[in-house]
Amino acid sequence: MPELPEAETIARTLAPHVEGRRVRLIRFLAPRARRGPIPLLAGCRLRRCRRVGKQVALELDCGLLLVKLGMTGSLRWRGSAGAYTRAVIELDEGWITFDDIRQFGSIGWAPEYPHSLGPDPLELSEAEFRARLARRSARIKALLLDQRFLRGLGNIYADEILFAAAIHPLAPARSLGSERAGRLYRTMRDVLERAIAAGGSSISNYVDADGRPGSFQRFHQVYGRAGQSCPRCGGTIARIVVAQRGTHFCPRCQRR
DNA sequence: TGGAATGTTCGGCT
DNA sequence: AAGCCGAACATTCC
Repeated sequence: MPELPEAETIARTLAPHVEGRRVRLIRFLAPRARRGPIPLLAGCRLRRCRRVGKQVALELDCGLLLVKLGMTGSLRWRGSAGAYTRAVIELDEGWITFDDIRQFGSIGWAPEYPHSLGPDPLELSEAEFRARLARRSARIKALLLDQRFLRGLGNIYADEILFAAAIHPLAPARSLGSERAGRLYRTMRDVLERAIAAGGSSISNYVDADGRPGSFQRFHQVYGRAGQSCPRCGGTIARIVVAQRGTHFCPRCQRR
């Protein structure tokens, strides 16, 4: 569920409720939701809530809480506890619930922002993007999913971006050349910005911190549309597996 | 019943 | 070293 636009939307909707509050404690209802040791945070002030890649960071004055949403994770302001509530972050006023059906998500603590993530797609320059692509021989779809290369893209947006840029998912990164690399950069930003404006994609159960679904799924051109017709050329959307993920594309629009 | 699903990580192979 | 693959994690849905 949560890729960059969804994490951004969750962070934006959660921020006004929690920034400036103090943490009381974190209750873990499922042990595996805790990623590594977390110090006692009682009394720590929650300075800022923002997105880091596809994670949501709660910046405290005594470190960072990093929420990985995994496949089905969600953060809700004053959410009611249900069967899939894995943790509750209690504040001096109100609380945040962390729900996660599949339990691939987790909450961890770190003294500072992680060093291992690549640049944010909305922050790096076109020149930097092109230079990074030119150094790699991996297939472009696999590279877009690699969080050390770029932070924030996931399976839905990788497919949508490659379609919008008319680039075949199996194309080796360094084979793209400056024209297609530039087009990829611009469509990447365009798709992400439009997705954020739409509040993300709600394809099964994603909602923001206030419980509102996104609407960008209405604009998906290829994701989840295998066998249906291509909105651009009328051909048939294909599905292959790349980097162990279902990959949807139009073989006619996205030539090898 | 089997396969696929918005993700990450680890081990092994080339 | 870089890239790729399979498996594992847990749960639901078709």
